[in-house]
Amino acid sequence: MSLATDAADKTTLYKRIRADIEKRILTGEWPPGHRIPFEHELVARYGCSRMTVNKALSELAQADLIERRRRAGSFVRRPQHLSAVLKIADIRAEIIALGRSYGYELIGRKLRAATAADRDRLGVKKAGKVVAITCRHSADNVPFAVEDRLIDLSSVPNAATADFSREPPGSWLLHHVPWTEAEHTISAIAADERTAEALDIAVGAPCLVIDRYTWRSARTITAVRLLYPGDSHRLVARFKGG
Amino acid sequence: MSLATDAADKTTLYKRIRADIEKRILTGEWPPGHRIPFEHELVARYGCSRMTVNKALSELAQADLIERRRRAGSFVRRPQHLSAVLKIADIRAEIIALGRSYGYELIGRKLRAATAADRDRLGVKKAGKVVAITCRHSADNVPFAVEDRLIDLSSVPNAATADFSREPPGSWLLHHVPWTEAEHTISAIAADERTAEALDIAVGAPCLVIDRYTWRSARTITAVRLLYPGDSHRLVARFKGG
DNA sequence: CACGATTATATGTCTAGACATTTAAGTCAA
DNA sequence: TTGACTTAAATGTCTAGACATATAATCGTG
Repeated sequence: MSLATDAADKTTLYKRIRADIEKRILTGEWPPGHRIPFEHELVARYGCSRMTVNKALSELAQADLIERRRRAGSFVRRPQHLSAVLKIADIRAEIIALGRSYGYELIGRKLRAATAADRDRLGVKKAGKVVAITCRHSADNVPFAVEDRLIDLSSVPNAATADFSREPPGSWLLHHVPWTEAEHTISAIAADERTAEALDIAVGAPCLVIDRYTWRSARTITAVRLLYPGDSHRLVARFKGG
Repeated sequence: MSLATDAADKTTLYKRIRADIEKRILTGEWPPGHRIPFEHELVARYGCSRMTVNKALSELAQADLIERRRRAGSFVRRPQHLSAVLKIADIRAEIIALGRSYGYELIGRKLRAATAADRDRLGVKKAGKVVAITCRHSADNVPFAVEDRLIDLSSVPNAATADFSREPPGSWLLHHVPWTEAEHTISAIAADERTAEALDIAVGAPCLVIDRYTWRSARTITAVRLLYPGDSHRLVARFKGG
């Protein structure tokens, strides 16, 4: 009863060890650079085997909260202050999650041999055919975002015959192309005439832009630009660590 | 020699098992929903103990690539399509990393009892004193971003006497307040007169806005708004999974 | 004092078991 | 057919060891 390790916890031991240490780090009790107890000390404190504390410490190391150095010990890491988890949902799912009615409208669809500009945008040397799609998403009948997308048909041949007049291409791809990697670039631009009309905002009004480039094991799949009215849309990112 | 498990790898076994499985998932060979081999099957395939394959699978589960269900097995997860890792560096570090010269200028600093607006912005019920800071960051002598910050002195008393005329508050906080959590909100707005002047852009020009709210174990630390000229700054987020 | 060799130590990985827990699937009766 | 009970299979956690490996600290030597 003398140690802080009594109490019939319902959780498992290694999780409790991990939580104990995480708490001390997050509260600042153990600041960056602080050496946390050696494995054998934790073994003694918690009365368990080394594998158990090792599992706890390994997970903390994986989460970048601590750094482990052979012979020296484990140390609280200096916070990175540079990585945050950004949630970018499928637009349809996002609007529905907000409790608003989702509307979708296909503005244009073209199937063509890739032009030089297309190849440049997709980041490929040579491409066969591509589908170019322009569409608009709305929430409660108010324009929410316009989408301008290019799909590489050599990677996703099915997209040639998909019916994008009913289903938004983002949702379609999500269900037909598993496990991709992507890169997002976020910026702000002034609405040009075409955008202003589609979003029902003034020409020159600020828009939030997300450019997403998606590939799967080195094969380009799609490049998309999403334009949101700047005053109505927000991206939220959360993170831990400095 | 018959299995794909020979070869004197320099890496450890559990990492190889993890990499093998990850590769099959990422290439689509094992699509979402696919049941990956049972632990005892992998034990047989790799000729190791169960703890070793368990470690590999546990890490894949932690990375959300697979889902483990008792009695049923382990399954490739459907990609989330909503979490991306966004890198938001300290501005000074970011500019220096770009190989450009960093410039900093303190525009205003006020120490005051928290007003209602301050409390609202910091998300606290009652607050004693706060420091309000306005400053400008520049790269190669061109305005890069303007910063508008509020620091809760009841959480960071040292900030009252820190010299923010030389060191940017973001960098100062990074070195004086360890292990925080934060939430970022990204949006786009039109530059108002004050912002336009500070950034040397036209009034009404689009700006990328990052609002960051930082706390540490339930204590608010700082709230900051960063305004970047929309045409010059980009945020890049990378992710894996759908 | 400087520098190279040695040693001690903490972590990294692994084993061959064990028991607990969850739950899919099968069994049987109403 | 349905619902309750049983069973078995897979994962979850844990142990008490083992050897490997990197490296901080020490010791010797020039």
